[in-house]
Amino acid sequence: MSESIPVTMIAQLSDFNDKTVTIRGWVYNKRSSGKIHFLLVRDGSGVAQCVAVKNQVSPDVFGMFDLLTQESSVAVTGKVHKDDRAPGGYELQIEDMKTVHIAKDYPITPKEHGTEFLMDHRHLWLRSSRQHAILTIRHRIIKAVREFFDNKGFTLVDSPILTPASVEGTSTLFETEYFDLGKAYLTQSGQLYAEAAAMAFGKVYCFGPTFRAEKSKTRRHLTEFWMVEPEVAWADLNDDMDLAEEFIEHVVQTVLRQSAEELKLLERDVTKLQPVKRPFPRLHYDEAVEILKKNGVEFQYGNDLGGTDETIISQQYDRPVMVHHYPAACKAFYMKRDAGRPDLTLSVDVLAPEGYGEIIGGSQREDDYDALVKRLEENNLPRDPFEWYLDLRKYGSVPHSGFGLGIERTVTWICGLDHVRETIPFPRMIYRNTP
RNA sequence: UCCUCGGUAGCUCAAUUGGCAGAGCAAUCGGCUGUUAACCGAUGGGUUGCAGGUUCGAGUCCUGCCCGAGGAGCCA
Repeated sequence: MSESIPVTMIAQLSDFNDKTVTIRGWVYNKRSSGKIHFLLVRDGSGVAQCVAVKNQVSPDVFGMFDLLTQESSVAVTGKVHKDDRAPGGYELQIEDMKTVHIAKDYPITPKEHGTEFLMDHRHLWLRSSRQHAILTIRHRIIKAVREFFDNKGFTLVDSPILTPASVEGTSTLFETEYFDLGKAYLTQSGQLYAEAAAMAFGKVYCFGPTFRAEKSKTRRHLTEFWMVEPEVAWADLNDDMDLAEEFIEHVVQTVLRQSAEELKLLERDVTKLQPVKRPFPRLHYDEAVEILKKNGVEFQYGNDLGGTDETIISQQYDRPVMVHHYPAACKAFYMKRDAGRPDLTLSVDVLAPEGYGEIIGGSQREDDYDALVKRLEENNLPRDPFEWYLDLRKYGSVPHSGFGLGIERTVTWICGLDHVRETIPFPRMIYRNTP
């Protein structure tokens, strides 16, 4: 490879038509008709077909083809040639080739595999086109999330991962020893800290991993997942819902614009995403219960909505639906009660369409000191670890609201997947913490 | 934690009423000048999840255990 030959990523090949370039990557697949070899090389930016015709390249280079195995690493030099028969539209006519490493018996073949096998080889599975597309969309979603809040004057104030106590008092937490200070727990939400930050900055968000030690075993659960949690001072429940719908619209429409290629590879029906625009329907809990009853569900008023209940409600609409004013009995202690209906909270869940379920949970927070003390007692929560949280209601308490959006569930919905496990590079689930 | 289903070659699966464990892909070797999960021919490849039991004979039936998948509850 002469120094004058440019090294390029496969995605940029079209800029080099009829020019000689070098690409570096991994063997995705190869085919041969004896005197003409086809080598598919991927480099993370795309896949390029490289062609070698006998008698047009040196015997050394032509013979190298036989040694190449799936996922061997190579540097290929050749002339870029526009050809509709090539995947991607451009192919490389091989002039020179260097093998960097020969892979032996790569386990993931271009044929079918089962979930367990693929999960055991997650570190290699990431190389396949489908996983590449999903994780690319995840990246775009996260970028759109940050962009949305950054452009609206929010400040990123991240919350601690090691915490002294439960945020909601209900979930089971991962526990660890913390030097001489006793037990510490992996956070299940950054919200309480975000509330403190909102009193300092006005509008904040935190974005990080959260942990749930519950033994949930469904396609919607991970034990470690990422959550973005905005918190806004002076915002009431309606402001919170306004923010949530604008936020989701921005994320979905941005991904539609930027990731058309990946969505196509995933065979996602984008006509299901295109209608995701404001305003979203808003349903009072009472109305949601009416819908369930009309659909023949024997629903006990006062209960939380179950997975199938959410599906029935979300299927009534072509965009996410916001269900608000859930009963206090099924919601967290920090949520403010409705003044006229103290059995209900100023809460909202956003349900994704097509039965993808809850992607956002939010609320207006209890801002009255005495009411919050009472809530802690009602929930049998220790007061000591929450003393700082109560301080926020002692020194200039204001109405404030926020919500949390689960990144993996959002990726699952936007990509149209049937399981969250493919939406995070290395999923952590009840029966898996490897690789 | 509970309910349901599953575990056979490296991978995906088949095996009739309990009767010689098989196929495709992958691997190896050979053929093919435009392939698209290329194709054609040949070869090698097995502790049927583990431990017991019934039987002349168990992948198949029985008991226990292990592992996995889906769902419920709970949640994002």
